[in-house]
Amino acid sequence: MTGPGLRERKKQRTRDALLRAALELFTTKGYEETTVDEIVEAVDVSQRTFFRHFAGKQEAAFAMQEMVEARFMRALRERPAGEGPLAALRGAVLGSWDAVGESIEAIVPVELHMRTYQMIESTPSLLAVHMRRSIEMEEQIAGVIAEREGVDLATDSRPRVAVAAFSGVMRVTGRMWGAGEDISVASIRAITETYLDHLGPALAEDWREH
Amino acid sequence: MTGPGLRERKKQRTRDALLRAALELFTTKGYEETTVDEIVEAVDVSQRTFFRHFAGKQEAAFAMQEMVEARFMRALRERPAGEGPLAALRGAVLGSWDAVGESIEAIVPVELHMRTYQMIESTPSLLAVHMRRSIEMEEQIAGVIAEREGVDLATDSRPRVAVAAFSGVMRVTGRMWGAGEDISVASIRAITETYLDHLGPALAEDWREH
DNA sequence: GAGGTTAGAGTCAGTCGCTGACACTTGACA
DNA sequence: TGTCAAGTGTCAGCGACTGACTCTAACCTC
Repeated sequence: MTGPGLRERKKQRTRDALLRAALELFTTKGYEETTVDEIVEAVDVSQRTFFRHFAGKQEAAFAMQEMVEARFMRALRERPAGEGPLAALRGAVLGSWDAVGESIEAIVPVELHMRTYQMIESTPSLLAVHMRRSIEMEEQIAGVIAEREGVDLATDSRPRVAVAAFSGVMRVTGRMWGAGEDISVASIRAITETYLDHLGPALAEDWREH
Repeated sequence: MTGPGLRERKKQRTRDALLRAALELFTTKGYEETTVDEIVEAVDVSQRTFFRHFAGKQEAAFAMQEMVEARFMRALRERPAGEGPLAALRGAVLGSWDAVGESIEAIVPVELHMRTYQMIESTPSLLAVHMRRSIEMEEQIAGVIAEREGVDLATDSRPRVAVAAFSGVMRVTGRMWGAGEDISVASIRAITETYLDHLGPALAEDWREH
C-alpha cells in the first residue's frame, strides 16, 4: 500500500511538467513553431529526456486524447445490453464529454485540453495523425459492437460499416466545433448530439421528403 | 499550337523520373526505409531538385492519388441529376475504378499505382496523411452534393453527414483491400460495391431482423 | 544570330526531429 | 553499507527540409 516510490513519482512529475509545457507552448505559439528545445528549456531538462518520455513531439500532443479515448472505450463497454449499436455509441460519447474533467484534470486543466484539441484540428500534420488514431480506435469499437450484437466480425461487415458511419459523423463534429468560436465542452457536446440526430435522415434517398 | 517548350518538357521529365523512382523504391524497400538521397541518386539529380518538385517525401507518395481523386470529382459532377446522393457517389467511385488506367498510365503503370496504394494503407505515417487528404476531399464532395440536391451547406448538415458516412465506408474498403492478398483493381472495385451495399442494413437499429 | 533575361538545377551551410552509445547520479533493496 | 539499475545528461550523427547563392541553358528580342 506504499504506492509508487520516490523515483517513480519524480519520473511522473517530469513527464507531467513536460506535457504541460508542451501543450501550453503548442497552443500559444503553434505546434510547428514550437521546437522540442523550447519545451525542454521550459522544464529545464535535456532534450534526450523528452524523447525518453515521448516517442516524439506528436505523442506529446496526443497524450491527453489517449486518456479520454480510453475512458470512452470503457464507457462503451459498460452500456446497457439492450441498446442498439448507434444508441450505445451515442450514449458513450455524450457520457464521455460529461466526464471529461475526471479523465484528465489531474494532469492538465480541461480548458488547456480543449485548446489542445482545437489546435489538433487546425494543424494539418496533427489532424492527419488524429485521423489515423481514430481509425485504430474504430477497429476496437467495431470489436465491442460485434460482441454486443453477437455477430462475427470476420464474416459480418455491418459492425465495421456502422462504426465507420458513426466515426465519420464524429469527425465532422470535431471539424465543425474546431472551426467555430465556442471552445467549451458544452459546445462540442451539443454539436455531437445534433449531428448524430442527423445521421438517419441524411442517409435517406430523397431529402426533399423531410 | 507549339505546346510546351523544351524547358518545360525537360522539367516534366525530371519530375516523372523522380516520381517513378520514388514509388518504385517506396514499394520495394518501404517508405520509411527509403531516403530522399536514394531517390535522387537513382535519377541522378541533386537533392534540392527533388524538393523543388515535391514539397516533401510524402507529396511524392500521393502524387498519383491526387490525379485519381481529381478524376473522381469530375465523375461525380457529371452524374445524372436524377440520382440520389448515395447513388451518385456510388456511381462515381465505381466509374473511377473502371477508368483508373486513363487517369495515370501516362506517368506510371497501374500496377505500380496499386502497389503504392497498398503501401500507403500499410505505412502508418502515410495512412495518417491519406486520412487527412480524404477529409479535405469530403468537404469538396459535400459541396457538390449540396449543389446537386439544392440545399444550403451552411445551414443543412445532411450533405456533410451523408458524405461522412460514405467516406467512412470508403475508408474501411481501402483498409480491407490493403490487408488482403489480391492487389488488383477488380478486387477493390468488388469490395467497394459490397461494402456500399451494406451501408443501409448496417444502420438499421436491430440487426437481428435481417 | 548575338545578347540579355530568367527558369531550372547544383552547391553549401544550417535547422529541427530523432536515435544510439556512453557516463553519471541517486533511489531501491539486500 | 554496498550493489544494482532506473532516470538523466552529454555527445555525435542521420535524415528531412530550407535559404542563399551560383551556374547553365532554354527563351525572347532586336
